[in-house]
Amino acid sequence: MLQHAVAKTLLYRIPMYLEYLMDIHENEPSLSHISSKKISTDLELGEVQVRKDLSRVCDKGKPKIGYNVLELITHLQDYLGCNQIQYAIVIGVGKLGSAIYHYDGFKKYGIEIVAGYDKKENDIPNIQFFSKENVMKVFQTHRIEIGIICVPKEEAQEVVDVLVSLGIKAIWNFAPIRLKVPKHIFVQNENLAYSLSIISSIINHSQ
Amino acid sequence: MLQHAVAKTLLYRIPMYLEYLMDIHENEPSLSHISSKKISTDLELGEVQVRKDLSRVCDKGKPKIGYNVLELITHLQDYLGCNQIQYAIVIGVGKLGSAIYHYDGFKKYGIEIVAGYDKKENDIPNIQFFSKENVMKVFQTHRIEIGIICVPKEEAQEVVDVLVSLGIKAIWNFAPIRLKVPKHIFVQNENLAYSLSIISSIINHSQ
DNA sequence: ATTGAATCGATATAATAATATCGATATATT
DNA sequence: AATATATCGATATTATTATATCGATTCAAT
Repeated sequence: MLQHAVAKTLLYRIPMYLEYLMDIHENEPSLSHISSKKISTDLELGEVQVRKDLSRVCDKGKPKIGYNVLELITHLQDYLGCNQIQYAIVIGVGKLGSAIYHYDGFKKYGIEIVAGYDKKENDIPNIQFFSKENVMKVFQTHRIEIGIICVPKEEAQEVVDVLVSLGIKAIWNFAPIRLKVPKHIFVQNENLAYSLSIISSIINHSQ
Repeated sequence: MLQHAVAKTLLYRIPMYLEYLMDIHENEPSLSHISSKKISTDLELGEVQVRKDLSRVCDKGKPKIGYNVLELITHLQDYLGCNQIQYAIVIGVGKLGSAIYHYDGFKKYGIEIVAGYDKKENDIPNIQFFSKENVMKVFQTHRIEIGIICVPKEEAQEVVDVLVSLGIKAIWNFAPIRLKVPKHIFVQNENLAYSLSIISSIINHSQ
């Protein structure tokens, strides 16, 4: 996994701040500045934590005034790299892959899914047959950095090997399996069954 | 949110251990016992952490031998409550909701999705029109504990209010919005755009 | 039986993350 | 101009989580 000096937990809150502030900007445009107190109340975080987090991305808070909403949005976007477009491809366009492929919430974060591949024939437009040759073509026209794996777990490693050989930087893995990749490639596992089972066990343990 | 004395981070590793051990059991049935060393190597965790985690769910490790695979699986399943079936419903059966609704990986964890609702007409079988009256019916025949929210963010709060009024215990929220619920209801937010943006920013920061 | 190796559990230490405290500063009010 | 108040940033403290160390236990080999 790539090393990054950024606190992991902070990284998970950044998109939350950004989404929240964009909402504020849209729905309460009169509010040009915002205090850490208000943010912390609305997002149910500690007030100090909010200030500390924001100080990592932006040092423009003023006493008695708070933070400039638009400035904050810009800094958060810069931090996340929303302005440099990053290209992704989806492998496996079954139900879940198709949902990801068509999801339009990624653009806001500067991420564009430029191609989808599958081994099976299907009726989704613009989906190509998965083969190294076909995937290579899109690598030649776009700087693909993220591969999104939505194939069954039996096929996942094989697909990932192809992407690695083509120079992928990061993998977003929905297959419930631990992928083997070189150390410099970042893998984020997203196992929906895990998430739901955690919810379920929390209900169990609270009874 | 409900309090639960369980370490949060441990809870996130439990399904991982379980999945891993079930794989071992299936593919290497000759391996009746397993050491913390092997588990930690395969799952890329600390050896001590594995022992500590496992000691929370099972105290049957033997020096020189390791843990009995089947015993461990049983304990992990008990811990997660896989054996008591919990019922869930999905609200919003667009692309993502439909993927969740049809996903068959939940059964293994004792979770069964028994109904799906939407406001729009659609061609997915067994999906009902979302209204308090219709949802109430399923609450009368099943002990529904988990509501899975896959509607657009504008409709999410309204849907959740209905579920809360019917006595839901937990919400798995895919809508990119912070839901307002009574304190005793557990909400797990699952924002796919956040996840992808985090991956993207990790790539950014490592360059 | 004795010794050695593997592995466990428990305790101690270190690393990370969250929260509390407090002086400093910018505006509003008198 | 002086004072009060909101709010910030920095530093200190506490809580949580992960890792290292070490004695104890179990089996295998001599």
